Amino acid sequence: MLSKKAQYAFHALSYLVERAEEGPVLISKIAEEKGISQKFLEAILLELKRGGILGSKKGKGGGYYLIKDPNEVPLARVIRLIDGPIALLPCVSLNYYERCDTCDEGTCGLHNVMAEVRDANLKILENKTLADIQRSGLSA
Amino acid sequence: MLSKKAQYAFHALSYLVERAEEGPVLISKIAEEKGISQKFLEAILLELKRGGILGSKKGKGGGYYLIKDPNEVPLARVIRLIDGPIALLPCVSLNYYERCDTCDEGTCGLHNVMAEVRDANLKILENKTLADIQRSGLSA
DNA sequence: TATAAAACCTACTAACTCGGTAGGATAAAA
DNA sequence: TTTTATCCTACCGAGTTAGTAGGTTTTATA
Repeated sequence: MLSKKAQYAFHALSYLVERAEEGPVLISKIAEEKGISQKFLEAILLELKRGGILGSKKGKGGGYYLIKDPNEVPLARVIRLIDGPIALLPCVSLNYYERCDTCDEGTCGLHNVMAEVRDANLKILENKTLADIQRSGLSA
Repeated sequence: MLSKKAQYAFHALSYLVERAEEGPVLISKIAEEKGISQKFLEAILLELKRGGILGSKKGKGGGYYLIKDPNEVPLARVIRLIDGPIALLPCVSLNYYERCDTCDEGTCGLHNVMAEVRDANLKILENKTLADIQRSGLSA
């Protein structure tokens, strides 16, 4: 399951895609609009900024804004940034790989199935972008 | 990611599929063979028993054994039993569904993508069984 | 240049999960 | 009736999750 943090990240990003034209948006505005604890959201937006997806501006008239074309930000990128690995096992993770000491990856049946699962996931999560979760419209 | 518990469960089940002909297998034997803490494995096997996948026999000559045809136990069943939901969001989970209070499921873009991910996962995890992770051979 | 507005940063918390341990109760076979 | 093995209850340290509190820095503007 995705953490609350990742879920909030998607909600906030979706909101910022909607308001992309309007310049910086206040944390407090997003928090209120999406029903997220403001302080918690603060930390999330900061992570998204450090991850190169958002920009920010301090002081009056400040806030957060997208610095990427929504079509250029796959959902996988957000998930990895906030929650880490997408794969079900470390030994089949592309970005967080760790060798499996209890099995031989070439012949391990579990490894092979989990690699298949990973590929099926990535096929979707690498191709669907912020623009896609936007298009169908996120209400509330 | 799958928990260690679920990973150990798969290793243990794989071992029991291998030794299906030999009658009850000792926890200690599986633990030693697979390099799992015996007491921790004890709890896992008990869960698998309560979940209707394993049977057990107490006393001398006792141990754990499969009570299902390996072909009849999808990997999804083991994951759900040990780790819970397979879906990435509660609002797209088939077995652990929870309504999403922040979005309308019909039009929420995130919901729709995550449902797609769930389907892709289940297509694999509901069709691959204990027999499948066995066939290719799990070494060590 | 003072002031207010906003992001930024550090530290803390309660509750929960994860991986594991300890020790005894129960059941069954010899 | 002793041994063997599962079964059960309780506990533990470390880490994560989902926040909260409060102050620091930067920036626009009056």
